[in-house]
Amino acid sequence: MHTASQVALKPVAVARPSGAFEQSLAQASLRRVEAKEFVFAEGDPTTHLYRVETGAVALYKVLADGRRQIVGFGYPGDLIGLGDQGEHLMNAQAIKPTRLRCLPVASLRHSAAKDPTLGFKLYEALARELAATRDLMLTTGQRSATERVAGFLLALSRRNERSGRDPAEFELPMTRADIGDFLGLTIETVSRTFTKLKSLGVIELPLSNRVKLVDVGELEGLADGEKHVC
Amino acid sequence: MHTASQVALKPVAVARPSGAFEQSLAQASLRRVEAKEFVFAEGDPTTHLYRVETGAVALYKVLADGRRQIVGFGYPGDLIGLGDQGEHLMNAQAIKPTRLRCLPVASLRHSAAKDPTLGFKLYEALARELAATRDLMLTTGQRSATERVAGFLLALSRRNERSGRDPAEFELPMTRADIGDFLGLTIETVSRTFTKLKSLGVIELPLSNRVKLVDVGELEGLADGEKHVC
DNA sequence: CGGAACATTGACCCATGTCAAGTGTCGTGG
DNA sequence: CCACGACACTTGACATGGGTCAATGTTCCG
Repeated sequence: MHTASQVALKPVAVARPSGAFEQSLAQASLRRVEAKEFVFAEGDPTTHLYRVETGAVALYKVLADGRRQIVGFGYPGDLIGLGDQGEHLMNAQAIKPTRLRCLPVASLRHSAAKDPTLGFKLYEALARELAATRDLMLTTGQRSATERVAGFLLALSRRNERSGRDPAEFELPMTRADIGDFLGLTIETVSRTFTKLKSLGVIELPLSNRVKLVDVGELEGLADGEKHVC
Repeated sequence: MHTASQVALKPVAVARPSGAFEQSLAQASLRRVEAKEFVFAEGDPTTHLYRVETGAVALYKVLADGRRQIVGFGYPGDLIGLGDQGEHLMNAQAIKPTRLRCLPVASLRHSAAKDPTLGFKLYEALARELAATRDLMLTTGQRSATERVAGFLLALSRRNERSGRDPAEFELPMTRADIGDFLGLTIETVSRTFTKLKSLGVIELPLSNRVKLVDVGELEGLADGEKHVC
């Protein structure tokens, strides 16, 4: 397995807890946001958590001089805003038209009173986020550009597989800039790396935002830092 | 303030929760580990959480080829192992002789039954870790070597201040290799950066593992990426 | 059709990594 | 008390991956 080599894709995402929580979600109000619209911004009071229904959201922090670190993407099924006590610690911005279920934190507290295991479930959910964030840190701290991009594509592929979509060919909802700010690379390096993977025959890019994984084994080798894959 | 520029030092550390939890800790058994000894390793079943009493612990993950990412240091007062469900997701290795309080997770569950707010406290503790880990990611993903090292020293200084020790001059419990693996730099770059800060008159190094912060304002400027500080 | 936004590509450069000596500093044992 | 070895740290010379700047292509949408 290549578990250690995966690029974390769910730092702020969470498997769906069930029970009282699911019930709250089912009756939660729906919100639509356009691409580039903010779901919330850093410093906003944490009034709601959100579950992505359709679309995709980028979660990021910015440095004073504008450098940006995307800490995760929210895809359908993912919960965002979790762990932000009092006020949000980062920005959540839609990267395509998106629908969200809005869950008031007040009602969450109410649910917690009825369902004593809810607190523990939230803890577990947060533990998964933390694990994913640390994996991403391992990636941005220690890996080469090729390893990062290869791992990123594999993580997307596996996520697609889990949600019953095609793991071999799929759309990239985010721009090269988003990928760069996630992996700690520039737009140009991301683009060049895609080109390199393409010329290695490992992937195809029928459109700039659509990838086809041609040789997954080789891609895994590249993600794991093997210099010469046979 | 320079909050955004701080290098997170408490990714796996936690302010002390009180109540039933504190009580459990007070009667928890004490364990001594020597420098370089493991507290636990990745894959070990999570039997205990630990609170550092004295000494220091490095928490890290390793890639297949040996590259290492330290995700945080545990200092006195910090809780380590939190969030690791079932088995530990990283290694915890003492970097100096260390004493730890050992808290069986079974007894933690027992406490949780008596104190329904405990689950929520653990959630909050984990939320703080997550926030710290994301800050560190922002650092390793986006900052230059000088910014990283300057931010690291400031974070250590502030931690010392909080625990009532001298924020201007203190020991570095970790080696250059540890600092490098934490900040995503090589030993040599860390060493050179220390030398650079020294020759800028911002710090002094009376011993290689003892720092004196001479010009904190300047250091903050460097940590924030200001090219020319006046 | 035209323009905006995104992506690709090339040329160049620099920060940091790599490799290789040195230089302390400490602890141990003679 | 000194000699030695082990380790950690520093420093230098050099290589290089990826950043920067700039030009060009492509896609999409009004």
